[in-house]
Amino acid sequence: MPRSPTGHRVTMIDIAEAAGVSKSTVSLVLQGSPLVKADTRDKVLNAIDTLGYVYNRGAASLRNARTNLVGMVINDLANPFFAELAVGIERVFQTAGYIPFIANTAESPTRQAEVLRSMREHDIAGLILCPARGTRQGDLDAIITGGLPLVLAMRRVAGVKASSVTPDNFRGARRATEYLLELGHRRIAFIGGYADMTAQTERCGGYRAALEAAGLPVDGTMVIEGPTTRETGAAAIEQLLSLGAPPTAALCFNDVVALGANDALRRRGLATGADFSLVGFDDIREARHMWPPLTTVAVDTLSLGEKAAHAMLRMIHGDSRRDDYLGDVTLMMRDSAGHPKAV
Amino acid sequence: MPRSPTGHRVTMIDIAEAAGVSKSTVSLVLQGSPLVKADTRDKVLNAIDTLGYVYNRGAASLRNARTNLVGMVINDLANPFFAELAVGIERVFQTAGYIPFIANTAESPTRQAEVLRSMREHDIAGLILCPARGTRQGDLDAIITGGLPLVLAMRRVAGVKASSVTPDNFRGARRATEYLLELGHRRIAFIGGYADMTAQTERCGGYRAALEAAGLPVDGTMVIEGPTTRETGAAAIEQLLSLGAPPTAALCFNDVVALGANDALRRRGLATGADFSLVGFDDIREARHMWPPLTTVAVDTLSLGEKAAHAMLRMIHGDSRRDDYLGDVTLMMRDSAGHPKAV
DNA sequence: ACCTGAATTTGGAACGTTCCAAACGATAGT
DNA sequence: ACTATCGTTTGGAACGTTCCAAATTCAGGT
Repeated sequence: MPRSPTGHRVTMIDIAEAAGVSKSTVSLVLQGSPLVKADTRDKVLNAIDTLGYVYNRGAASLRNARTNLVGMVINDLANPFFAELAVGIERVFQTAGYIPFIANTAESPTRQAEVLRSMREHDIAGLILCPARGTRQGDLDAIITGGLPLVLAMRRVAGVKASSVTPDNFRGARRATEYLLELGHRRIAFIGGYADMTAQTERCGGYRAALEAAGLPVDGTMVIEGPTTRETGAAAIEQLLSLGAPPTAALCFNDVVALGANDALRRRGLATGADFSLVGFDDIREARHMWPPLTTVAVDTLSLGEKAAHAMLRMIHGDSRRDDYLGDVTLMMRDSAGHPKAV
Repeated sequence: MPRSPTGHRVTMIDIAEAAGVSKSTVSLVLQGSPLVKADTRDKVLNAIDTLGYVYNRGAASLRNARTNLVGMVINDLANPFFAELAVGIERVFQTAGYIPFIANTAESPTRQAEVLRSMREHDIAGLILCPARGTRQGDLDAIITGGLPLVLAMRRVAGVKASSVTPDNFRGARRATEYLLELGHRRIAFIGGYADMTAQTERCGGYRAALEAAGLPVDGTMVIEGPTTRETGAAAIEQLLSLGAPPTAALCFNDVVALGANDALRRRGLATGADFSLVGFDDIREARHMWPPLTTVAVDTLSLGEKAAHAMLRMIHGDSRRDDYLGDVTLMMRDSAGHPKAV
């Protein structure tokens, strides 16, 4: 913090003295009030930048609530998907005059609790949360009862009554699975995520639904849980290919998992799309750049982010209606999925 | 913010009343002071969570300065490289008890100014900045003279005396260029970035140095500036291949640019690594997953992030020495660079 | 019962802002 | 000259915390 010659923080009072006015006048200037005479304003403005004054928003909000801070708490910033989501959200807030601050929980509920607490202590206007795996209702009800506007993004939390913005996971996964079935696959695996994440149950549910509709059994050994990382994808491939009757295709929980699976296939000398088919979820930018380009379920990340931001703004402006937005999904058919080798 | 039954924010005074003690005692409890008797502490703690009290850090820092907030301002969060950097930084702060807040400037100095102002107004303990392109000394000297601990990451700003953490851009680029020369290339392009970014002048400088050392001329039409995006990479390839004597290889400013260039080559039906060689910079995770795996200069992102965080912590703890850390670089030879086709 | 020192607890000023009610200065109308 | 009015400016209380000095309680001698 900038300090005056006498060693303490430069405050409005210092400015007032330097400009020969009262602190009230300085306050008015800072708020852009039309009441102050033009040349008084100039004197004040001058003093402000010769002294290097920095507005103390903490002190201000002590008197008058309202902040322009919005928190975005993200479970995995290293996943490009969430980075893209964050960018969509930011764009909206920026034009609305809010400053979004991002924090990463790296999928740790403990970390999430810390971050959430810190954000509330700093008196944010609202919170967009992509909950870490393992988040329970109890972790959030302090926020709910506190009346802080909350939008859940990508994942919901059982029992928590908050607005949410998610892609249509069920339909996306069912469509992807149907596509694999159309290609002729009969043994299809599902890789990644944990059954305690809403996104996983929905995606895995769509997968099961498609299989059942086709009259195929759902084989438990074909559903492999794990963190949504490359490593999970790679390990799952190893595990699946050592099965007695290995699958010929897999639907991955998301593109990052698919990336890992693709690596493992290549290491084994198998051609993705020909020897083994892979479908991802999210359609991150990398999906079309990897080799082969990944067939995946696109979720329109940017507009999902914008929807979340708009929902937030509505709540900040006093509209307390809950709203669950289900984003459109579309299957992007690229080259990582093809007909099974041995039909 | 949580409100008491009477409608106002729940404060320490409410807690004090509910617990039958004074506000001072509540304050002591909140600070974990050993002075308070165990059962008083319990009474207070109880009141706190039945009333849903939220600590008001703004009010607190009004009295006693010190914050546990650190700002991280990043010029392009959509570039996985910076996301990885952020993760490295976070890891350190987390264990040190600081909460890093991330903001994205999307390479816009205007946006950066807003974000910087907001962060200072919220009284952060320090700032790690990856400056947006076009940041000038004047944009930062309010921060410097204000005495806020500042670490510049990845890019420096001419004239700004602040600690910095950057990879050894010059050496990395020279090494990469030498490698292309060893492979037999004689016409080598440099793609991406602008000459007003320190990182670009250093990388491009390394490229020139290698060419000159080999007795080759530096051809201005072979150096293509542009934002560090995929689009730049793609457009550059189009432009370069339409030259009278097109290059046979290119060093890209970073991996994202290389990704774009690789796409453009594929669209043209050229095989990267055989028909045209590409070298990137950064070694983002995607680099080894794209096709073909990208030859690139690895910068050890994680430890760069950790170095930045440690430099920051030192400054926060009062050590005001400037420190310029130059991170090690190593060339990762993968498949996107090979011998030129027509030697 | 009384004194002493240690262990706890407390009132109040201070931090930097906002906002209200009131004051001020200039101008114009009588 | 006096008042009303308008446009500006201002003092001071309040916001929720911390921290100091002082007050209170407690236990153990005597």
